Amino acid sequence: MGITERKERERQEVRSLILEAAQQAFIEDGYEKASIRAIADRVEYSPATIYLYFKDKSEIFFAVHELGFEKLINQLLDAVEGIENPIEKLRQQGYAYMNFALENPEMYDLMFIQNAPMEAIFENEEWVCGHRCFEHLCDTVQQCIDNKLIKISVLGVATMSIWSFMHGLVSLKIRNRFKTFPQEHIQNLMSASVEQMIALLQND
Amino acid sequence: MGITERKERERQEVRSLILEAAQQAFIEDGYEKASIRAIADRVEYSPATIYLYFKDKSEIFFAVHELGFEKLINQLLDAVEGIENPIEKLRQQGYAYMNFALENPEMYDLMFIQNAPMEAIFENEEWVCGHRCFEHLCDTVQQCIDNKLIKISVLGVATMSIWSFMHGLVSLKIRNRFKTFPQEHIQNLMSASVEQMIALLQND
DNA sequence: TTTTTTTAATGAACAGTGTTCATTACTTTT
DNA sequence: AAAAGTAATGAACACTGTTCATTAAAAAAA
Repeated sequence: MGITERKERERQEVRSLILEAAQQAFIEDGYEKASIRAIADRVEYSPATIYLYFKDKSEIFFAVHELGFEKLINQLLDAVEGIENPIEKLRQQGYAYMNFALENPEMYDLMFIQNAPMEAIFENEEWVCGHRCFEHLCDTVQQCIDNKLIKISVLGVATMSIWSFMHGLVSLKIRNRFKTFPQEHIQNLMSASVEQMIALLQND
Repeated sequence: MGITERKERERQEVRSLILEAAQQAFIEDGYEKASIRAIADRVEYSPATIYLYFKDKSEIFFAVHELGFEKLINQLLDAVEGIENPIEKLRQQGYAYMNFALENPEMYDLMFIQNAPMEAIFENEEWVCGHRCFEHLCDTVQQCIDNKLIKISVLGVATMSIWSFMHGLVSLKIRNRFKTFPQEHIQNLMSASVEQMIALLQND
């Protein structure tokens, strides 16, 4: 009776084909232009077929944003590989986060700016991939605290401050609000800000 | 020949009626639901009429976001009235910024998160209201630097860092990404983060 | 093998969006 | 009173997300 299993396997295969197409449509054309019809065209299915595999657009975007988190988490892990000093870990994770955002602006948009993927999470449900990613920041910051390397001693305050700073930095850039700074200095200012923030955090 | 003047006056009146309606539609229903037809309904005009007064939706939203900046600038000014200490000014402006964002999330969204209003600015044009608002932060930070009250000495780095931190804080909150923190502690953590950041900035 | 049942995919439609344009209604000028 | 100019609109176009009755294909039962 392997027939139902094969059917299920085929179903999952089509599902991930759609997901792949959605991700690509999204990365290439951004949130606004990645319509159901555009995704359907890529997989050569009818738009209605999409709804046999996903409840609605939010659910598709939620699934895509999970793929984004997988990638980000990997890059965060790669960034600290072989590094012992917790402060240096923090710095490298900061740059990894920034690079991810600037190299994948549409994906970052989906993960941290757009409302859509969050609407797919029910009231009392957990934002699993978000938590998983956040854990890596917590780990590093906790190490900094344990070794008395930073001036903040409350984990929650430290992680919220650091994350907010990094998110503000990249999202203002992505959303074109840094017009208040000279165009040609923005990149340098952003790096300098990261360094400055670490310097401020660090214990003497 | 006051007839053309009267015509012009009437034109401007209708224009600001539409603008008022757009602002309200926006504040009440948010970016997504504030459609041209919804705005037209509020002023009891045909949707096509809107286009006699605004080039497109971006231009409407740009005009609305300017109204938001007027309000924010006023609140920033009110917040520092009578305060001499630059650090205290910075703190109060920080809280004023945060309160504005949390009390007017849809407007803040438009001003600092949405792409639409920025698309109405031509390539080599200036983001006047943005610059005007940013000036107030520059002034305060420059005073802190002049009086050697903060650890950062480069104006650009300081303003970018502080603004990024504040924007990250309120935008992650607005866009529901602080699910990684216990719901009931978020508000307190946000205030604590602002205090912590000022403490880090301050010279001993 | 033929018939019935189950499953998968779709075309067409609905209600909504921003935007355009020929046509109508109204004002001002001649 | 007729002509010219301006303001407002209804209807349409090309999109959007989503639904549903109908069709095509595969599996199960006869």
